[in-house]
Amino acid sequence: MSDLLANLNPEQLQAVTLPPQHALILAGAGSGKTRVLTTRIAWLVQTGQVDPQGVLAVTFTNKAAKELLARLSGMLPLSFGHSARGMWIGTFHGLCNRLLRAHHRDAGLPQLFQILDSGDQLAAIKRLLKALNVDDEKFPPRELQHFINAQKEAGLRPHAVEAWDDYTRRRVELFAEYEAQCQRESVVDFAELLLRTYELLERNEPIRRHYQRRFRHILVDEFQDTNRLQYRWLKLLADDGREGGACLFCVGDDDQSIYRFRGAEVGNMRDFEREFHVANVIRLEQNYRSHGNILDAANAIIRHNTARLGKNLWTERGAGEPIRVFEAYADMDEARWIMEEIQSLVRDGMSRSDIALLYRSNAQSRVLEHQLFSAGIAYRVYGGLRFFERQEIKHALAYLRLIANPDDDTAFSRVVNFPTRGIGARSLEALQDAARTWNSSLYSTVPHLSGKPGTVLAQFVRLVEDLRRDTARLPLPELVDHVLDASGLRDFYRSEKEGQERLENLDELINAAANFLGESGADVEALAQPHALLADFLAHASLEAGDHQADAGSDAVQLMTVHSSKGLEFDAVFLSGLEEGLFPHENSAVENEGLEEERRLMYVAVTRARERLYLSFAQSRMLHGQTRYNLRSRFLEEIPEGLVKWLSPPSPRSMGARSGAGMRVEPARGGFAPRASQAPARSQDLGGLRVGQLVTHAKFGQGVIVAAEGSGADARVQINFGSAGIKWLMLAVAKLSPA
DNA sequence: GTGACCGGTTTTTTT
DNA sequence: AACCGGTCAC
Repeated sequence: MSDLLANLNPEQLQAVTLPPQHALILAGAGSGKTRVLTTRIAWLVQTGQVDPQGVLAVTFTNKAAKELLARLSGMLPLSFGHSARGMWIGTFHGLCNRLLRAHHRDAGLPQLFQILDSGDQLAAIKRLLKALNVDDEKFPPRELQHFINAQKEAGLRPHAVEAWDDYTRRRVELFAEYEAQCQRESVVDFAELLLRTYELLERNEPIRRHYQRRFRHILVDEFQDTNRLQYRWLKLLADDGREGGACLFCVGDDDQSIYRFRGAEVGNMRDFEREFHVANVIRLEQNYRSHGNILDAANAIIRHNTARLGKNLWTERGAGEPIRVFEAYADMDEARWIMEEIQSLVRDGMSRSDIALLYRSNAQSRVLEHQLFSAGIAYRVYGGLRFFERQEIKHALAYLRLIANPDDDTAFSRVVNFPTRGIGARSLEALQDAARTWNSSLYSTVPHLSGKPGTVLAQFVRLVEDLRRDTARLPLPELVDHVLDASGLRDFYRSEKEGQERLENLDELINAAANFLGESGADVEALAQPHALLADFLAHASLEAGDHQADAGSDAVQLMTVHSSKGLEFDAVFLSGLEEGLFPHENSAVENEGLEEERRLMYVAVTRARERLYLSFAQSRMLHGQTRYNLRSRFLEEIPEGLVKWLSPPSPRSMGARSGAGMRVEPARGGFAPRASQAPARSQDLGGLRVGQLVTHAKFGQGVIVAAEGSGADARVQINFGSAGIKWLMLAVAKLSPA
């Protein structure tokens, strides 16, 4: 016990040992949030305040859930008499899946319902629109998908949606059709997992009471990322003063809320505090990660946001190195500079994997990769396709899904003609029409068809039936193996010229099945029912798409977006592309509170660094095939100059450098640079000025030359003055000086 | 059924 | 620039 609480700082200790009441922990970046969460659980269990089965811990990602469980298992060794066994630890979606499997009847679902990931959902919607003959120009599938998910996240079924115009009325009809289709096919999308569970708990009093009594303590990680429905879900299980229920222990950081665009509702923090009369709000502000200069910069930046719950990070470590800022002439120069700095850090003994290269958008990684690659520096890019999202894996899973549930039309459509077996569009159209008249799934409609479509489709049905029969007694990995062969997938990729990697991935799927089997702790009884286990495996595949990229272990520089860096930390962090329009992103200007979210993103980026932080931007940048001239990011101006060390750009052509002297410049705020309306002229006489250069105008302040035309006395330049607008000025008239 | 071509798009991402 | 999705010709 004393071990458990040793070395906690006073705020952490207070949070960990709070009495059983609702609590909100405002945990700043690097303040030991996970430690508080795990120690709180361990403390509650070890002091006998709660049985392990009375604990429910909710996270957003599988990774976080795994980490929580791993650290908890270390704190609650079996020998102590208590263990993490019996606790429910998982993601919102994983827990909902568990609840819906357990109460599938009450939730109106078959036991072996399957889960659609976003891609499956989109495919299902496209299929629906086609079947209903809906013009997908008027109702773009993606937009409809977004609409449906938004309604579900607001807790609304079609009948409850208020539609004031024809367009929305039609979308609501399609929403209803989509629901009918999902129900018919026994599939459930991500939002549905949450909404179904919510409705189950809300409507079924015995079940709700059961879980309210069972869970005494609910702990929520990354609470600032919860959406409306997740918050309401928590409210149903928690003690709101009427039905008993659990204590909520919510840990989060409003300053790190960066997922508004996918439904996260920071307001949940305030609502929680108010609706649950939270008396215990604890701020964890001591940071154990970064040096002082880095924290001071982060604090200074985030202070520009309004409507914060308020927090200020501090550290006992020293100020450390200044923050290095570099202005490059072009994106390539920026990338080269970063590459050279990395080389120098590595020479000084830093390992590559302790260095991160962050950017606002994925498109920026290309230039950076190019430089690293040509310099022979090992790097690893996060993002991109994940294991269970790969085409070949999706195909294999579709066969497996058909074994578990032949009515899954999404799976059916995906592989009915893959590998090709002469089932063309005509046959499928005939099948779809028939399925509509018989109101049954594609699979079960096949026997009703005659003629050529009937024959070829019957063969496919026979294939699936053979698969089901032949795998009925096989252990899961062998089942998968058999399906890969019998479906023809292996043969297909063997004959593909670039199929080697795909074949390896298919083999990896067998491994994944074996691992799943091992981790599931399936007993003899479960092993005797491979197809039930298969359904579990499929749910696992949908809920956990796998790591972004394997290849870990190697000592490589880490490249990723600022978003994906959340939760990680590195000795050295390079943040590139600090330009208006890029970061803050131009789209954020028109979004409600978009700029504040961008600033939180900046805050997240800065607080990733332990020792060294490098910020850089370029005067010109290739984007979408065109050169853009951007002003430097306002976020740079928000960092106190005393924390910063400006580095001279290598190019003598660059005149924008303010080396050494700190940042005494007029901040050019607001507005974004447009695309250059004209390519930079090579031999124009612009009186020593050039496109891309930063200049100062007596009245408009600082701006970037975006374009030029004419020469000599007729020369005109277009300048982006940020908030003062974009103007064409006669060089002979306007008094411009290099900034 | 496949490959060539055109046109529109292009922030961030988990489940 | 690069990628996706759709269409068209073979």
